[in-house]
Amino acid sequence: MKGFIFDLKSQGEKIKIVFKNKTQEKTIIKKFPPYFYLKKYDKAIETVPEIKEIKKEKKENQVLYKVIVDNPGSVIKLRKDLKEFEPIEANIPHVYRFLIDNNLYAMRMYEHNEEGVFEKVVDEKIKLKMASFDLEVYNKEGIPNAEKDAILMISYCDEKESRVFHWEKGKGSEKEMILDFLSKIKKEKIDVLTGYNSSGFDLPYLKKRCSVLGIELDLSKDGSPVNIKKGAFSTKADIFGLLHFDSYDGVAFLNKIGAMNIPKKDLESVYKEMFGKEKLDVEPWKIWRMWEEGGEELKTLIQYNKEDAIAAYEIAKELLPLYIEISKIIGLPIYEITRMSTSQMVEWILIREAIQKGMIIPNTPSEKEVKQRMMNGIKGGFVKQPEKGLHEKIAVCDFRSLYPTLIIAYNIDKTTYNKKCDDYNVSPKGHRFCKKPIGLIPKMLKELLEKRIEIKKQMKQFKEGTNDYKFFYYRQWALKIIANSSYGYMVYARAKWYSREAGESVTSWAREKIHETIKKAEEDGFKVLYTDTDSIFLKLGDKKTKEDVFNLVRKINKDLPEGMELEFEGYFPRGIFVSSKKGERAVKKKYALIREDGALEIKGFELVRRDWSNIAKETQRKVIKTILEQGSPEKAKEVVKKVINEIRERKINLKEFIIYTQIKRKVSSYEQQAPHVKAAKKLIKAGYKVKTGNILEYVIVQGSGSISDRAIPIQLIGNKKYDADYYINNQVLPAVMKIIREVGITEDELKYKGKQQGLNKWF
DNA sequence: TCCCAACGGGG
DNA sequence: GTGTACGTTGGGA
Repeated sequence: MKGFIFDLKSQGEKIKIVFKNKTQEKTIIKKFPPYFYLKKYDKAIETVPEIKEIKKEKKENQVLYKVIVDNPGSVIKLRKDLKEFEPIEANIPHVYRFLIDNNLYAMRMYEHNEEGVFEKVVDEKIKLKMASFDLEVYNKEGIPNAEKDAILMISYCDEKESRVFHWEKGKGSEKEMILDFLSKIKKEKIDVLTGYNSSGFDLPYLKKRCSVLGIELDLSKDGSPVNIKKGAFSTKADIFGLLHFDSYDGVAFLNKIGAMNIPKKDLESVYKEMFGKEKLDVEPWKIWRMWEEGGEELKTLIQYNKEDAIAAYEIAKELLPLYIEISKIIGLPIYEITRMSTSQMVEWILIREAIQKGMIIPNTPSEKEVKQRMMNGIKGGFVKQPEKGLHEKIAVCDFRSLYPTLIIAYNIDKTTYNKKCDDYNVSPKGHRFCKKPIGLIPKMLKELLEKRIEIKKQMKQFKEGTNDYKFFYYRQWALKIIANSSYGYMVYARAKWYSREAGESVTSWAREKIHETIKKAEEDGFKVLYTDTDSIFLKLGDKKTKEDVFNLVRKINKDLPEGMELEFEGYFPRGIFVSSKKGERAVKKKYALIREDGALEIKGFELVRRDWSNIAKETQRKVIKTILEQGSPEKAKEVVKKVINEIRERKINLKEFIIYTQIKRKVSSYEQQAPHVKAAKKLIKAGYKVKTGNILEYVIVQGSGSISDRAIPIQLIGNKKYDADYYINNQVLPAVMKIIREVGITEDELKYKGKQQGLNKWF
């Protein structure tokens, strides 16, 4: 049968594999006894009951003792019990070890022949059937409690249909609804189940409700339960043989690697950002009431539930192909990939590479070592203070994959650092790296980048937007993501092949290159506005043209080592830069640019937190847009003045002044009397219940006392008036001053109505 | 400047 | 899992 390894798990001495293709699926069991190594040996070890066999083996000219045991759990036990014999390679999960030792890659195509051997075959597109779901639950008391709060509705969406399972008081029941939903999932034979934050909420909640109601939540391929793992920062849910892919994880991942820039990652914002479409939004604290009220309210809730599943499905559809490609590169199942940082991805590639070379896999550092590494920071890229203010005619150039190309060009790696050799490079930091043999990370990078060039060539044979094009697009993207993570890996505190020397050499060479670039640009008569690590912003003025920039780029590229390249990134008619020096080193990246087609690129200004009022966020956005589109600080001034005036004259809806803050613990246990804490106390005094997790909505009102004293919950607002001065001075002005200070406008100019005359022109 | 608390997604 | 943990920001001291 031809297919791919979709999922696998460890069972004692065996590995259970789900092997499938478009139409068929089978479970394969392989014997693979767990093992690890000891550096030292003593006869007494032979009597340890968990040990089945001990074999001598040579690795890197060292004699090692391979200890084969009865099950994976014994490895954990023995690596502690036998600590004095120096265990190594004793923390590689059993299924990973199975794949790596057998040179098998999950998600790649194999022919599983009659002898039970996996033979490589030509790679093919993998198609998986996916469905999404979303729950709405009863939440009268704030954060819903799965022990008692029922699921009210479950939406389902796949390629062909979307629908909502629901019940009402006196019509159907929660139990029937869940059973209907589960039988739908079974019937459709889906491979991938998705949702939005379904790891953190929907799946754990569904599991709990099933156990409360006495329903078996049977979604896996082998009867094993949905496995919920609660972590300190996130909860993960997995199902054997059915891939659970949380589209929120995907979005968070893309944000982290900089492939997306969505500061607020709730479903509505993400959906709008990705597809440009609005979806219905319902404020969560209204859900229980809408359900109880029935009628039109209930209909709205059902529609919301339905749209959530559709949105989650569409997002997952965009991201899953990327994960499939990453999975093929790393060779581990998608499920594992979705939970990994890019550093961990790099590490698994290196482990494969090292094992093939017969190297010993270094142990992961101790927590003490990790802390030490973290405290000992590495100097990063060079940032030239921006010339603050508004500028016109800006050209931006950047080095293509600067860090990866440096790592290859100078063979920067832990394994090439300070070794004996005749031919080497010395970094500006003074560290020596041998030119040969090629290091682990440089080798990985070379292969990834070469592969990417080849894939991009193939991609260009197809029309953009076609399925063939997309297939290659995702593949080259996956290669790029991993290549770009190589520097991060070197300086990742938990890395097995961590190297401070390698890391600081990469950044020192990078600083050298950007300094050389600045020098050449200035020699050519360009004004350098700003540089950051690998990019340079040039002001063209009246004398320079785009053509001059192209010439400069060509000139610089002639002198760069092989593989390195400066590229023209874009032309921007206008931009605002803010210099915010933090200490001597770090400069926060804050700028806003407008492209020729009117698209805005904003970095570092975003006010996305819910503890800023709408009026502040909205005004800031308007100001940036006005300055960039019209190029006039005066126009921006008008915008702010108008808003301030409207606040003073109370022309703006109270809603715009609400500040949202979540109560994260018991109200009585707060030490600091922050505004939201005081507001919560007022609510309690008035007879309301305030539970952990509730989001408080409050407004700062006129009166005496501290800001906290004047934080009034929206429920108790009555006819109290918002404090115009507070919103002007502590919300709107701080938000907009970040920007317009740089174009020469002072706070006073905005704040006061000014002297008697001449003002009316603003209003 | 340092340190701590809050925040994130979901209802 | 061959387990136990993030990264950033704002405000107050």
